[in-house]
Amino acid sequence: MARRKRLPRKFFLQPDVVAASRALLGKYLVTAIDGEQTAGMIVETEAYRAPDDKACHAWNNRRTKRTETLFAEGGHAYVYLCYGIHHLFNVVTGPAEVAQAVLIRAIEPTDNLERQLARRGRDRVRPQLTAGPGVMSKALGIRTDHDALDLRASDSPIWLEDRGRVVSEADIASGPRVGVAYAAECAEWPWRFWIANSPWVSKWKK
DNA sequence: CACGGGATCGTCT
DNA sequence: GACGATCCCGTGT
Repeated sequence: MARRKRLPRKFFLQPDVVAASRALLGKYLVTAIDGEQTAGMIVETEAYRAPDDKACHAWNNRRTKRTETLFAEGGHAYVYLCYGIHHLFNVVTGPAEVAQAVLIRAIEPTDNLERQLARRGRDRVRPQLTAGPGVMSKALGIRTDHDALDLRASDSPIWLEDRGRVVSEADIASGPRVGVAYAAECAEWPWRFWIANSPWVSKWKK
C-alpha cells in the first residue's frame, strides 16, 4: 500500500497556478461526503487566473459574491454551478488576494467505485464515469455548498493526497482549455494539462 | 461515430 | 433577460 500523505500548506501557496496545475496531476482527490469515502487520481486540469486571463471569472480582478472565493488563500475550494446543472470543482492556489485556481476536469476513479457508480446512476466503470468536470464532481459527491471550504482543515470533507505516484514532465500533455472560445486571445493559451495516454481524460470535440 | 438540441438556474447586466 | 470553465440522449449513417 502506497503511503498516503495530505498535500502540505506550501503546495497550495505556490505562486504559479500553471505550475500548480501540472503538479496536481497524479495527486488524489478524496471526499468523505454523505457517509461515504470516495477518491480518484487527478488526470486532467486547467489553470485560470486573474487579472489577465479573460476566461477566469475574476478577470480584471472583478469581485462579486461568486468570485470572492477565488481571492481566498490557496487551499480553499471554489465550486460553482455551470449551465444550471453541473457543479465544477476548483482548487484555489497562491496567496490571498491573488485570484487563481485549478479546475479539476477528470480523475481515474480508485476508491469506492460502487458508490461513485451509484451517484452517477451507472453500472459499469468506464471513462465517462468521471471524465469531465461536472460528472467527476457528481461521482465524488461534490456540490456548490462545498464552495469556500478549506481543503487543508483536518475535518474537511474534501482533501488532496499524495500517494507516491510520480508524473514526469514527459508524461504531461497540454493544449487549449475547453469551452473558453469567448475569451479572445486567452482561448489559445495551452493551460489545459493531462496525463498523456490516460484513458480517463475527457474527450471533447473541437 | 458525428451531430444537434434540450436541460436548468445562479450570476451579472 | 442572456448566458455559461457541461452532459446526455436521440437521430442518422
